[in-house]
Amino acid sequence: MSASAKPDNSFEIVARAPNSPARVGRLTTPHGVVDTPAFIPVGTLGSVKTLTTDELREVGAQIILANTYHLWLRPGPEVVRELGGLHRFTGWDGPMLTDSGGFQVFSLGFGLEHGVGKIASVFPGEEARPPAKAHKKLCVIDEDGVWFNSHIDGRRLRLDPEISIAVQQALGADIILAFDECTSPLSSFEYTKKALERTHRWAETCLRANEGGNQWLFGIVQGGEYQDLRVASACWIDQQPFDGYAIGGSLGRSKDDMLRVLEWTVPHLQEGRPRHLLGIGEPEDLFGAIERGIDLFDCVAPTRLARHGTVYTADGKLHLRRRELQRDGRPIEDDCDCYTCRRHSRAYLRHLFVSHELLALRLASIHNLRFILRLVEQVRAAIPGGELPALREQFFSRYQLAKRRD
RNA sequence: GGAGGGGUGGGUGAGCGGCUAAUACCAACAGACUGUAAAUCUGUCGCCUGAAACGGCUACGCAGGUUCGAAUCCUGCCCCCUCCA
Repeated sequence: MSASAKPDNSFEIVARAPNSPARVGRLTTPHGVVDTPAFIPVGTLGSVKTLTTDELREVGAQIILANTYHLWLRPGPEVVRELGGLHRFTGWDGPMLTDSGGFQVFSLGFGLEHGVGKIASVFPGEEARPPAKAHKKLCVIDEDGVWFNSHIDGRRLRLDPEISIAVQQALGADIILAFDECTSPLSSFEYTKKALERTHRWAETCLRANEGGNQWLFGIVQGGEYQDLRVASACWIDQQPFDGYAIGGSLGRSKDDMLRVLEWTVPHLQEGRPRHLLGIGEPEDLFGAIERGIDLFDCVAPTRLARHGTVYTADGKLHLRRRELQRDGRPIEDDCDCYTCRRHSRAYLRHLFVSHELLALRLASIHNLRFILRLVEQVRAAIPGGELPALREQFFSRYQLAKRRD
């Protein structure tokens, strides 16, 4: 389907929803097949925190994501290459994707400086709240790339499109991403436009750098929460010989904004290439995105929330440290098939969290990943028959969202 | 028996005349987290009223005293620790 001359990779659409742009696909890589829509657990440093590869399999992970910036700093791309690439090095022999380091341009730059995330919790008419925790940024962007001050030892390091691709080639994931600038939700139109133009130039450099390579390279649509920019970016990226798309950057100030960004973007992307929504999402984010044609997601939320003591349930999030769970002998969810729910009570998990036992982090991570991966499995099954809206209704009838401020 | 040190809010432990309802850490409680600088971060944390408080009350072993003012200085008492006999 793709114009790419990379015969070990392919993406085919297996079924389409009769009532939305949602589709079921099959992404084939040298390390196996990914049925889409798919959620990709994040293993930044080559490890989905706390979990073994067997546990990842058991929980239903098909593919995992690792990070170029972090692995570049440590242990270094040459070490990974010498040890046989990421698959051999990490022991995960399934499909893998690496992020380019573009997110660190944001998270270690503007994000660090202003204490904001990809989706700012700032509502129209409000100024950015004084950040709870602001730091000096660790990177500076110029037209050709980014200077980082290593967060590990302070060394000054240069990352640019060529280096990012070279590092990703050494790491050897099945799918790699173009090096982009992830902009902030607090950035102005002018800045976002300038960053977008730069990201497009970088995209061309990435394509050139990856010519002849056998890894799939995805281009990244940017443009923040500005319709003109998103449309322009989608159209431009679409014209390039990328193997797939990722939608990145600021997705606005609310979940509705995020869906709007998808509506501006996805219609301009070719049907036959996979579409990855970067950094999303939580359970409630999946439906809207899939119904707008998204195939792939990755997000740290399930694993990070788990380590911080919050787990997903059909009724919403549950904070495991709460005192009211002290004598709660039920599993997190009665009908969850994960290891944690089969073996342990909420009371035990609360005890482990309160006691700072490391097992808590692992058990909660297993549950959260199983929860979201199972949800995506259900969504995938519901698409061909047009049952996705019903499934969505059923999900939201129970799932309590955190209190909104607006 | 002799010499010295010390008793502070649930715990450890600062403070050593007013800026102290009292630093910090822990515990406790609540909240946040979306391409992971994250087993992290934020808030509350004597009692009462209250949306909140620069509002009231009670507080630094006990009892007195000095002072405009004391957790902080003095006296007595109780208790704990260390060293020497």
